[in-house]
Amino acid sequence: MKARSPHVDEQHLTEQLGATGLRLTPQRQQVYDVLRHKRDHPTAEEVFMRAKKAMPEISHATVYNCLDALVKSGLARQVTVDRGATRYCPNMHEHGHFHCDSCQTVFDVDLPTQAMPLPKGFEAAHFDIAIHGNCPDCAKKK
Amino acid sequence: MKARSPHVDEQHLTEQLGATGLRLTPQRQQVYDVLRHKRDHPTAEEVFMRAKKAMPEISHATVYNCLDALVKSGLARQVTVDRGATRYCPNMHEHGHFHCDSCQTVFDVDLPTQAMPLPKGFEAAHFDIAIHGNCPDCAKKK
DNA sequence: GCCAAATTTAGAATTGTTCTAAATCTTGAC
DNA sequence: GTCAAGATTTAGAACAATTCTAAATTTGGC
Repeated sequence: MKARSPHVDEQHLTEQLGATGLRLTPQRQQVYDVLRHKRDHPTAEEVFMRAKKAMPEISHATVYNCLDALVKSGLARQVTVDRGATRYCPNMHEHGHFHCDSCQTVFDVDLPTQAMPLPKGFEAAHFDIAIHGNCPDCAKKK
Repeated sequence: MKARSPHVDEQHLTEQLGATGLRLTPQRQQVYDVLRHKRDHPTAEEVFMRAKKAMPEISHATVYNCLDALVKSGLARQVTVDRGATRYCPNMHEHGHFHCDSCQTVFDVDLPTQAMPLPKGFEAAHFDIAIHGNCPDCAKKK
């Protein structure tokens, strides 16, 4: 079991951002911490509000900038489960998102994206899989 | 080879909408025709502009209303390939969307959604699969 | 320490979508 | 056919999510 310091993987962040020509800044670290801390697929607005608690000066545009920086450098994923605000997720393992239509929760689910057969010539860089339905709890209640 | 009248499947539209408690109106038919006519996954704004050509009086809100009506009654799908405007598609066969990062085109691709293994208890109603990468043409050019 | 480049900030602007209230159209009951 | 109830459309306002802008600040290399 690994202990985690409040600022996880500082070096890892620097490397990943650096490889994309970006710097690690306190704001980017803060936004990343927010994503890591509560993995409930928050919207940019939610990230903004959470980051503001630890860093009251942070601005709206910066949160978007930081999220984009994290996504570009492979530290977070941008998830769209439905119309409305985009959500973010620090789980870089290939996975899909199950969206419960009843309680609105978003769950990470493993999926065999390796096995996805594409027509000849298509080169897939990234899968974005959203599944809608009922989660076990809500399915039971019906 | 089936000949198609300009207004396809009028009866089918009436039935599908009717089953959801909705009526077939000229506007809904027009919006559906737009979707059927050019299957390039237009945004609501694009649908609006195309529908306006045949029906200059049609309003913005009506296009959204019609698109929602079509989606609710299973005549069209709402597709999100990335941040930005939602796109629409009249192909109701289970399929995924391949988004070319280079030329921005969206392709329909068949995918074995039947075979998607979900954790126990989850009940999937609908899959929304967006794949990002390069299409055959753009892949060749690199 | 100084400079150039990157980043952050507040707020305005833009874009995409939904809401509102009034007018119009349908449908079914008579 | 006529009428009332309900659904739909319309224009435009309102709202929400995101991007842009220009000035100030920070950072890293020399």
